[in-house]
Order: sequence, then structure tokens, then C-alpha cells
Amino acid sequence: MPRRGPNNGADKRNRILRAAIRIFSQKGFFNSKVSEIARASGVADGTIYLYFKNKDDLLISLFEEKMGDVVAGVRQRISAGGDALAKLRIFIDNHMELLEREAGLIEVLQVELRQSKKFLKDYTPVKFFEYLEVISDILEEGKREGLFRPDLNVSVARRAIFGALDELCLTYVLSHNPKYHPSVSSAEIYRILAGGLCAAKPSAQAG
Amino acid sequence: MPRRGPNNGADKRNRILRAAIRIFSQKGFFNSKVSEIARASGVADGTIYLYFKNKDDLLISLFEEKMGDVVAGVRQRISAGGDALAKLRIFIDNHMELLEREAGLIEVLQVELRQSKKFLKDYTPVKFFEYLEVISDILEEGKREGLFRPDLNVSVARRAIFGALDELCLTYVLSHNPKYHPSVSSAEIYRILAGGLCAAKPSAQAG
DNA sequence: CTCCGGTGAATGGCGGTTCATTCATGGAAG
DNA sequence: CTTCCATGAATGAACCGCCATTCACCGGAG
Repeated sequence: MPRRGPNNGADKRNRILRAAIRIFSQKGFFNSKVSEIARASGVADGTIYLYFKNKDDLLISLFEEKMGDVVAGVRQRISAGGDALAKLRIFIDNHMELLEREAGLIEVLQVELRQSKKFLKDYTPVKFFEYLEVISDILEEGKREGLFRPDLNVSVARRAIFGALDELCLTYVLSHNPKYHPSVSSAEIYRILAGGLCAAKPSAQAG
Repeated sequence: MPRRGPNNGADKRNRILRAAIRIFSQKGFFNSKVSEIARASGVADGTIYLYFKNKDDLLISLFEEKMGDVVAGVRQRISAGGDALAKLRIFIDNHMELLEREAGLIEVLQVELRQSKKFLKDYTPVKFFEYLEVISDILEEGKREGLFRPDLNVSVARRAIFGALDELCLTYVLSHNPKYHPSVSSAEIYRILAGGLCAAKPSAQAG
């Protein structure tokens, strides 16, 4: 346990952020006490205020920084490529897999981002919009390729896709029921998006 | 449930619930003060505690009672009928239209129900599950009719559908941007669910 | 008169934030 | 090398405002 040192700054800040994710995801923003986060990150209450303006700022920093990582990650995985449908599949899988790699983060984003978009004055979730942008890019590409309907409403569709993924994540987080396991959910969501609910069309048989 | 007065009992309780919806939807549960709700419903602070156990109970009662109305309403509209696709369309339209008829309620459900599912101990959102059940019923019927894929994963699909609708509602509530207008959103979501994102298949197109 | 729904000022404690204090560190001086 | 100080990161107890909840009291109906 390195108690003191001049170069701990960034490290300490990160410890706080990670602890905040853990605590917020367990009890929600409003039910979490700053002192708890302090304890969980092995830091004094006051120290948190050296790195963050206040409790709100801690939440927002968490959103922007961690969501930034997520966006960068999925952009990279998608660049590997294929057609728009392949990229969509990658996006979906990536989102659902985050649930296992970064469960706490996803839980916080799901529940608190929603609150925050609505109630935190003068906060625009920049990184969240970038995440949606990733979906738009895929959809636009699909239209250009002629793979997706030319009349596809990209603005609405990207929200619908995000909403579906988000709800399934929440469901799995709350229930841990294997019937909503990320792999199961992402497969079904992909099938719905690719071909809809309806029974097989003559030409669209995928094995 | 104090119901002594000539006709004021149930009426007063309802005034409180309606005011709570308004206040919660504007500021969120945690940022709303009981005294505000009292003022908004023309009642004293203490009176609220004659009708509800505490602030949490007020929120939960609101969920269950109002969501109950929503479920009953959509069940009725759907019973009017048609095949599964027609019913799905009714469900979608009904959900998005609620946004205009019952904006406040929808906003509360969207943001706070999510919180509550996760953080309110020993609360199971009974009426919310009933709402999902309505979707399941439609999907199962579609499978029986041979209209929907026999391998459709109903559990996942109903969540995906709800998630898509929910996200679009939230988007419209936050932006009021006409490009997410309920009528626009519901049309596009229906198209995606019915036929997927992909361009027209050779034989399945009747102009 | 009694009863009781309703009242709203008072209360209690909770928790975000502050700030006086501590002390490891590294450099300057001897 | 040792000693001494200035620095500022870190601390955490105390502060203070807030707000859910309570309860002593009021007034109208029977």
C-alpha cells in the first residue's frame, strides 16, 4: 500500500473512478455516499474533492471518460470490417459482451445516464452521442451498399437499436437469467434487425 | 385508505398522485420534495402520509396504479384485433401515442421505473411485467399463425421491442425534435420489426 | 360535546462539502 | 553526509443546509 508519493495523482484519480463505478452500480447515484466511495477507493473524503468538483462532476467524468473508451473500442473492432450487416453484428456483440467485461460500468450508464440526460443541468452526453454515431455510420453504409432499405430512417433506427440492446442488458443485469445471456440476446436481436420478426422470405435464408 | 369524507377521500388521493407524476417527471424522484408535491396538489405535507406510507410508497403506488390503466387500455385496443402484425402495430402506436396523452406518466415510468427495478428493495413491478406479457401474447399468436418465425425467441424479442419503444419515447421527451415524433417513430419501428433493416427481397414485395 | 381528517411548523439525522491540520517529500544549506 | 524547511497532497471531523417524517393542534360534521 503506497501511502504517499508525488506521482500517485493519476493513479489515485483512477482508483476513485473505479470505486465510484462499483458503488454507483450497486446502489445508484443518489443512494451512494461520497464517504463510501472514499472508503472503497482507500482515500479520504476530502481527497475526492481534489480530483472532482463535486459528486455530480464525479458522475459526469465517469460517463465521459469510460464511455470514451467504449466508443474507441467498438470503432476499432468495427474497422476490421465486412459489409454493414457484419459490422452491425460486431456492434451488437460488442455491446452485449461489455456486460461481462465491464458489468458495473454498463449498469451505471444504463440507469444513471438516463437520469442525467434529463436532470443534470447543462450536461450533454457527448460520448453517448458518439456511440450512437457509430450506429448511424453502419446504417448509412448499409444504405449506400444497397444492403439496407433506402427509406430507412437512420435517426430513429439507431435509437431503436440502442434501446433494444440497452433493455436486454438491463434485463440480464437484474435477473442473471441465462435465457437473457448476452450471447443469446445478441443473436436474437441481430436476427430481428436483419430480417424482422416474420417467417422466412423466399430469398433470405441464412443457414 | 382513509375514505371518510363525503367524496373527498379518493379524490384527494388522486390529486396527490397526479401532482406526483407532474413533479417527478419534471425533476426526478430524488430531486422532488414531498412538500412540493403537497403544494402542487393543494394539500398539506402531512396529508400525503395519510394516503401513502412514505415517499417510496408514493412512487410505487403511482407505478402500479397508472401502469395498470395503461395495460388495461392497450389490452382493450388490441382485442379489436386483426392478425399478429396488426396487433403489433396497434401496440406500438398505442405506446408512442401515450407520450402525448400521458407525457408525464411516461416520463416517470421511463426514468424512475428503471431506478426502482434496481434499487427499491422488495419491489417487483407487477404491472410492468403484465405490459411485457401483452407483447408476448402477440408474438406467440404470430408464431401460431405461422406469421412469425417459429424460432423467434419471445422472451428476448419482447424486451427488444419494449426497449426500442422506450428509447424513442425518451428521445422525444428530451428533444421534442419532430424527427422523433411519435407517429414517425412508430412507423419506422414497425417497419423494422416487420421486415428488418434490409432492402426488399425479390418476392416479398407488393408495392 | 366527540371524532377524525387535515394541517404545517418543528424535528432529527443524514450526507455533501469544507478547511484547519498533518506529514512525506525533495531540495537547499552546512 | 545530515539537518532543516517549504511545499502541497492528503486527511477526516465538523459543519450546515436540507428534507422526509412526525405530531400537537384545529375545525367542521354528526
